[in-house]
Amino acid sequence: PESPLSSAEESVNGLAGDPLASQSSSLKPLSEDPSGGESQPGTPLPLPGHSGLSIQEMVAMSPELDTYAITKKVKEVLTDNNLGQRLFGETILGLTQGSVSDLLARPKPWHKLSLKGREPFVRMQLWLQDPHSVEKLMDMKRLEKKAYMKRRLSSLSDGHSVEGVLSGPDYMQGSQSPGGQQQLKKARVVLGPEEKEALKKAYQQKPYPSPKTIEELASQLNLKTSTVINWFHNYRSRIRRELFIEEIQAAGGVGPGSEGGSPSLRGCKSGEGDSCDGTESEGTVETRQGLGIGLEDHRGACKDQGMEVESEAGASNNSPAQLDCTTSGLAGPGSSCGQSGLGIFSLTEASSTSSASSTNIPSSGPARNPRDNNLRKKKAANLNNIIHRLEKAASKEDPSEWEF
DNA sequence: TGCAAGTCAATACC
DNA sequence: GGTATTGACTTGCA
Repeated sequence: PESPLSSAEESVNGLAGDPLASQSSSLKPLSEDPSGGESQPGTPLPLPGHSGLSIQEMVAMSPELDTYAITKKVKEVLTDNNLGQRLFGETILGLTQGSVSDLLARPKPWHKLSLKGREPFVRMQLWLQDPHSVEKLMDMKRLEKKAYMKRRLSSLSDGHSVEGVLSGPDYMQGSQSPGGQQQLKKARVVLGPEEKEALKKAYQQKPYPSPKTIEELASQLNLKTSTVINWFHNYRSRIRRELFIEEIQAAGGVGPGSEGGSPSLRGCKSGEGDSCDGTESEGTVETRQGLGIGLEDHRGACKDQGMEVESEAGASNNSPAQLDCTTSGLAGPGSSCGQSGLGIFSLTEASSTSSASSTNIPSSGPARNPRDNNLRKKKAANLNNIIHRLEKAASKEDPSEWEF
């Protein structure tokens, strides 16, 4: 393989055979073969001598990438060329359609990603750099279609149904697996609006419920405890992700927000989206007011982090929660929060000197009493101090020069 | 053991 | 038919 699309070529081979089998083969990492990943001449991705490196090594060595710019460009290319997320995901990224959709719609800032999480972005970047990437993917599409038609034809001639020929494994309840065995798969739980509402309310009161609370919730809602546990895990995770996007918007940087609103906000603003908390959180207003963070009407989403910060704010200037938020502004060009020069707390100063109504302080409104105001000012000053120091550190390229 | 991160895959939605 | 959503699962970490 000599280009980032090498995996796509491998998958073409897979698709030419059994599409169900190719699913797994195409999901293998892109350039596992150490001989793969030959660098394109003049590649903009500064991966010195990455030829011969595994994708993991390339990711580890990769400089910071602008995940928003990358996903934006990928979306453009896919749309312009009428290429689907499934094809792109399975052949280029080794991910399923749903994951691709998620990645493209809500890319995390580079510095918030783990090595594994960075991998798809490196693959996307390499793919974008390949001048023949689209061409190759189009070829793949044609081959896939051809293979599908071939199978369809042979299935019809055999008198068999063509169901599932291309759409992947179908192990739904009662369906036949490719091996001919009857496989019973658990039906997917679909939570009703009332159940979701109840869970959200529970989350607002306690984002980290005790096992006892989980038990109670489960029995009250007639759900399995594992479902409730999973729901809390997923909700926290997704709220956190929404927060990243909010941070970008707050920083006014590149990203979904600069294009007329992040997808996440649809959920927030509508009050319906499950990927974001659409309900007011009276129980945690204090927390957010105390923070005075310049995060727009994030309501429950802020609470998650807000609670952490609330518990840490008075303890240490370098509390993990504070650093976690603040370092969002350190990523440099193209990243989420640092571009404004003020980071995500760019409005914090304002909030510390004027009423909340003129700031981005969430829907909780102005502080309720002077004590709240003082507390908020104190915390805002604290945060600004941290921002200042981190920004100073970030301005130095050499990590050894960083001052914390 | 509990959590976060990442992902899958069923299903809702357009 | 393609995309978005989301419950469930896996993995790694503290």
